[in-house]
Amino acid sequence: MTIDELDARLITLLTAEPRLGVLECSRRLGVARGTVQARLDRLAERGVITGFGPDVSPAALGYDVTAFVTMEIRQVAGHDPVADRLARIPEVLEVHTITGDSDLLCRVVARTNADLQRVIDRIVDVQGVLRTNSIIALDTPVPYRVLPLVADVPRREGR
Amino acid sequence: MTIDELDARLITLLTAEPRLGVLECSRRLGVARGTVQARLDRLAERGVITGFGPDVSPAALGYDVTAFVTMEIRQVAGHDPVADRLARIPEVLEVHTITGDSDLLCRVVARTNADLQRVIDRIVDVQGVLRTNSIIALDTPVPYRVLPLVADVPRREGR
DNA sequence: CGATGAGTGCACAATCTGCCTAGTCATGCG
DNA sequence: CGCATGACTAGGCAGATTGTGCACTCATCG
Repeated sequence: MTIDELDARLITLLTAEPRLGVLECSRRLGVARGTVQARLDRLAERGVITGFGPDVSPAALGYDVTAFVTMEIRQVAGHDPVADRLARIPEVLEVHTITGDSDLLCRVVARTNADLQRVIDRIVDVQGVLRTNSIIALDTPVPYRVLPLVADVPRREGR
Repeated sequence: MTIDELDARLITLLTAEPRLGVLECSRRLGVARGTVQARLDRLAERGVITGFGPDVSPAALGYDVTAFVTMEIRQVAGHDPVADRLARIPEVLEVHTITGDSDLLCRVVARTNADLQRVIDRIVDVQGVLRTNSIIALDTPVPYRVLPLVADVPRREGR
């Protein structure tokens, strides 16, 4: 599944100014309104654009500490029951099963380092979790982004 | 900085149905339109909502492999020059400076495992990078989310 | 008590959206 | 080659929404 250059320009435009309407987009991109509508519909249909949700900053809510916690789990139980329980902890923002020494990697936030301890305690409390290892993110020189990827795809695919 | 229960409901609603307009939100939440507008403006102003960008799925673009790469860097140079160069690699979606044995943690995507090798090679090529260690995310039982946190804040803050 | 901030209801003009039609153009296929 | 198909353009229309302003109420606070 791929996108062309117009798709990339559309996504880039909407990322820069998300509140733009379809009509305004068509003007900026120099194409007909119907085209923009059709493109957006198709991008959503194909799953390239999964939503337009508001991006909430945990830091703005007072969660200034971000950490990555890897953990070993009791393998007999499997990943899912553990992941389900982790999902019930609001501060756990993301969970992955991974290769390597550990079994799961999750991204957590907390209000302070002391608060992080509380969150980790909750994680350790989860049944099936044997051991955890925490890495604190001190700074984020490159925040999550997808734009460069989007801009790159049409190029790689031969326009 | 905190949010109240109405803010939380608003964010939850918009996350569930991002294409809703202000008017529709006010109807669903049972408040006046002006209130919704004022809340949104304030949330954006305070940085709680940083944007409404389209959420693009790398997987839908063919980037099915996600990995976390930790790396040691030549400390004398500092983090920033390295982060800047990493930022030029489209497949690098996120970079953090971290505590622990390594200095940087980044999230990368690739089309295949073989393609991941190419991406890692590009990372290793970055000046200042001494050693890397890759962990592949096999599955993501809990995809990135903030909603539980948003719903939790008003509760913790005594409504 | 008066000031202030927040929310409500209402109104108006300007705009945009959803939907539809018709015509053009390039591609692919029998 | 001729035709069907998909994508894009250019308009059009009715209805809904947005941005903005205004007057009024209510609760909090010094």
